[in-house]
Amino acid sequence: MKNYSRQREEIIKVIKNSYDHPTAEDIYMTVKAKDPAVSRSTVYRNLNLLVENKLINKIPMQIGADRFDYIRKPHNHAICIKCGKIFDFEYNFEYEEIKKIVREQTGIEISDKGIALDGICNSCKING
Amino acid sequence: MKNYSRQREEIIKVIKNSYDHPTAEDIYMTVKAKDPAVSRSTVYRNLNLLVENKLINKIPMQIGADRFDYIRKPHNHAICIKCGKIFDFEYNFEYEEIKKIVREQTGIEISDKGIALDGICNSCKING
DNA sequence: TTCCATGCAAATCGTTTGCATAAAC
DNA sequence: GTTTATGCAAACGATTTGCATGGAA
Repeated sequence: MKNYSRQREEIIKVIKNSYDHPTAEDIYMTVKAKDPAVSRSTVYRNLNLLVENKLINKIPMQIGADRFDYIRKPHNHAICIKCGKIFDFEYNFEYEEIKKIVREQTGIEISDKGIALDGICNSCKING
Repeated sequence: MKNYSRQREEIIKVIKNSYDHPTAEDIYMTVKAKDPAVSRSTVYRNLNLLVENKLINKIPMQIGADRFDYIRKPHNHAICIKCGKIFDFEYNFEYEEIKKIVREQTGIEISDKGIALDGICNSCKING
């Protein structure tokens, strides 16, 4: 992120104002509404840049495109594997203990941005 | 999974004998070694079928292709977001409590197959 | 003999890349 | 003026699909 760009500014603003874990395409569409000349590759390139710079998180999905989440305070996600809907939830995991255990057992240094769990949401349970 | 097929049998056997979270392509290659006529689509179709029937888990990845894991006893994963390596680890999460809280807050019924955390592995930390 | 699974190739989806142009510094 | 970011279109990797054929019940 060496040079400023109008497009990146707008992309950041859009994610910052999104609380629904949008896909790259969602973000592209919203940015495009304001700046019709913007290109998909600019959006993708900037999303990667913002992930690298830890301004946003990328949420890998079992279904459909990856989602993005502006980094505010750490929180957890519950993801429906049928429809891909993502819900935030609050729970106090024993972070320091978990980090230590994972480090000792695997050598992985886990990020402290929250934990993602998956399952089936209510409407998918009802509608089959 | 209505009808038996020789190919599916072999695919299941391959995953059952894999402890390294293979991709669909990995599985395809291993099956192909035994049955050179097998096709990629058969592998993909059967992997989806096996996921639906809860014989295997699909592990969504931030990087590269999805991974698959034969369902044995529940265990947790620590995933490196740089290189995609997956490690198993042991930790006693408060499953029943977490399930209840997630259900109450989000309506999602989480699966009890284990929890996946991501971070950076040792060699990626060292090699930049 | 009916239905389901396969193999093949083409299609699709999500994302990345090469290249020429435009904007930032 | 040099570097970095953009827009476009083409390329790419992973996965799905349509269709004709072969195998299971």
